[in-house]
Amino acid sequence: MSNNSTRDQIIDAADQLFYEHGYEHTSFKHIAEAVQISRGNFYYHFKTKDEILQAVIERRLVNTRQMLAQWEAEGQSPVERIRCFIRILIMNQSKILRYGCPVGTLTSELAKLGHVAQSDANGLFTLFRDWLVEQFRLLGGGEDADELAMHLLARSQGVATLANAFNDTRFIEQEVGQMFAWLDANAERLAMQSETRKEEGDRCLS
Amino acid sequence: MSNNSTRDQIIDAADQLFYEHGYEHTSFKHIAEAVQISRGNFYYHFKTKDEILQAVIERRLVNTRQMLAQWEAEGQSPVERIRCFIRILIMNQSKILRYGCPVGTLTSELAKLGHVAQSDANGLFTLFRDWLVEQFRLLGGGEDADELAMHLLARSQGVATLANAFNDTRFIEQEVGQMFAWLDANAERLAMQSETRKEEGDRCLS
DNA sequence: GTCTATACCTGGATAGAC
DNA sequence: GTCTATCCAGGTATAGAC
Repeated sequence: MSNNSTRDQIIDAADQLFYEHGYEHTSFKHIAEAVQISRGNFYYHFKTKDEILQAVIERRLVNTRQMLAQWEAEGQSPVERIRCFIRILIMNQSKILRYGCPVGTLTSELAKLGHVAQSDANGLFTLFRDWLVEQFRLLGGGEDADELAMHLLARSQGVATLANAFNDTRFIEQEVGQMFAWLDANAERLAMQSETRKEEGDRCLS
Repeated sequence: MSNNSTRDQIIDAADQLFYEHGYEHTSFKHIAEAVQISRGNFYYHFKTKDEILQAVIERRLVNTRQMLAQWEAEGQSPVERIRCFIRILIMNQSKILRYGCPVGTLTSELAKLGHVAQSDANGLFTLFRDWLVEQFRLLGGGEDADELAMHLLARSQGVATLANAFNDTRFIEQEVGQMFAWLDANAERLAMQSETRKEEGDRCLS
């Protein structure tokens, strides 16, 4: 998918710089320096800055889908898979402390700019949301699956924002622990509920 | 405190525009148009754009302190006061849907810009944090007070970020309901704990 | 205090040589 | 495909008249 072509190097550099310094604050000059090409060369690969953003978002969508598929393959149970999601906060903690969540900060910047790519960036959230909904459904979440997914998504966003503001590693660990506990409690609750429903079903049949 | 002087009008307009469109994206031209003054006139009141940001943050700090004092006066119990905090999400929901949380989005923008005013902006978070810690202490939170305060702060941040991304009012209401329930459960738990501690204390004395 | 004019720079974008 | 040179818009900031 992504090779070493100049185009890909541009997307790579832009991806990182957009994350670290924001989309608007990142200029062609910055990207050009990172890739070690001239500013003019740029326009051979992309006609506008917006096109670069578009490419960055698409790359992130691809990478995210891949990561979710990976978790799908690795995690034996839905609970284990959701734990993979929660663990991102630990895995990426040094970056999060410095720059916040790449998804949350991009969507909120684009929202303020009134940028056309806003809805595409939101697609990143939707990817996580839908995946989590599926996992909670497998746990027996039924109607509540979406509520649980959004709740967890929101918690992780909040943790990233505050960890960034206070530059606090311990806070991340603390909250991750609580999210694990919350997940276990809900998994148990849902298992019992679906057990009860099954019994009720059996009673109806008899 | 804030009268109708040009200086105050500039801070007012900048405050709003920084919130709605971001600090960097807001130009002198935008502010000048909002206040209906010429661009040159600006520099009589502020030497640089950074100085305006500084003034905006200071104004927000003052307003926030005032709001917290107000809640302190209104809310009969700590639980009732913390509920006031949670209710901001409802009170300001239309703005939050469009622009996110004014504190969270500013601090994360300044973090990415590496702006000198970042720590001042973080002071806004600290204000809420310290106030919440105090309320949880009054509930008998003791050592856990800060953890509870940070947890609640993070939850409200996460809700604001996702509500903004998905433009979802119902989600805010849903989560606010859950936060109220969480608060009640914790208040009860803490009350029972301090009751137990008191009994233990009585036993020791006897 | 407020205005106009303007300097100066940076950023996005184009043209054309190589 | 990559470079240099250049254009133009817009941004911050200053000078000086009123």
